[in-house]
Amino acid sequence: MSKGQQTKTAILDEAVRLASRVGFNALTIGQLAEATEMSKSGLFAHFKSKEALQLATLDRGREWFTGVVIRPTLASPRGIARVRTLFDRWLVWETETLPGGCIFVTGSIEYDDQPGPMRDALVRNQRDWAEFIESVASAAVNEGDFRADLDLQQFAFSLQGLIYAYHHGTRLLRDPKSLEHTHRGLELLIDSAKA
Amino acid sequence: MSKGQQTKTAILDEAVRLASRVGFNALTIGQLAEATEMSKSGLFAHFKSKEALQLATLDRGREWFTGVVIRPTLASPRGIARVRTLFDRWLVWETETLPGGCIFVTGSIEYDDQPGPMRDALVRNQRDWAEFIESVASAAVNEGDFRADLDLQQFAFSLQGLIYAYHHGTRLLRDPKSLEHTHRGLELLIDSAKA
DNA sequence: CCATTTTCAGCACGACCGTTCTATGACGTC
DNA sequence: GACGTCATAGAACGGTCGTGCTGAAAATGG
Repeated sequence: MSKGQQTKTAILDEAVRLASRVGFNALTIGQLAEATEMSKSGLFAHFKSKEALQLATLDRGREWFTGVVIRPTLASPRGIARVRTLFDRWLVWETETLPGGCIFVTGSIEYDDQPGPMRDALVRNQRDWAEFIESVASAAVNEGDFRADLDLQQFAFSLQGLIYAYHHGTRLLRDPKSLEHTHRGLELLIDSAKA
Repeated sequence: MSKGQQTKTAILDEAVRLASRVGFNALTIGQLAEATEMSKSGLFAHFKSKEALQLATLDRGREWFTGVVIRPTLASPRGIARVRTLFDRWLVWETETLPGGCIFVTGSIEYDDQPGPMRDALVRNQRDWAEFIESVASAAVNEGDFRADLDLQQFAFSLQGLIYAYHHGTRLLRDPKSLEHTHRGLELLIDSAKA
């Protein structure tokens, strides 16, 4: 990897951390330059615009997410076990990987009413994520763990709700019972999907 | 009501609408002045700081919320009916009242990692909201509609998840099935709480 | 109807924003 | 070892941010 790519990746890693705390718009080039101990113009040269930086940050976040959540999930045995792994890995992603929690939660709310490339990228991301959840649930159906007439989209929708509720409970309210509530919510969801 | 209070309220009404679309930080004094056809300094004189403006906007939003959600809910007969009314009124609040959806959803994510008066106010707000949900569920327990050993906090947590999932589904993904998924999610939640 | 307070616009400020231009040093290639 | 590409810094730009100061117009109350 060339020197340029190396520093660019280092910048983006820091950008992902920063964005998780303050969001993508408050992710300022000046602050990011300070955090990476670079000059504003030196950093800026790697991206030709702020929007490109934001998009690259989102993409770098996606790479992290793949490593922390997607791959471990796929390495888990199909069926209910994999559903549980998916959720457990997401909890790791939310609580241990980034200082400010899931950047997709943050970004989704930030751009849900603001048209543009960032919104488009987030929509693609979240659609992929929903489809991934559905595919994991679908495998559980094929394994006979979940009932055959399970509405996969409904399942993904409810699981996404749990994700948001956990973010809300831990990040904003700092409610120590959030984890317990989330797990009970997942069990209720799984029970309702069982064969 | 004095002239000052009158324009102040008009400013805040516009601020609530603006904040629902772009958030509380992107709620700029310049843009708000333009939207209300006032000068920046003239508008600013009503609030002594931007933070005071943000807090006042949040409070004005709370007033709207009380009128759209809280009061109609309390006017509904105790029990499951009131639980359904609570949710239906929230859907009205989310989809019809403001152009960018619930400002508490937006604000909660925006400030969940940023200490200060805004965060404190949002936490208070959301705790009150959670307690309100619990009180409505508690009434349903007393009416005999919900089982006596229902975990009220767990119920409020799950319902809050549905709220976020609906916001996510309609605002970001623009998924036309969101409403249906939300209703099915509510029914599942209600069924699991029944006596 | 006048005196006083309130309401608001105009202007200016320093800070920071994203962005551009220019210069300089490091690097890979022959 | 010279050369050209690449990586970065420095300075400066126009713009917008939040925030004060000043004065005029408007509302208020006796």
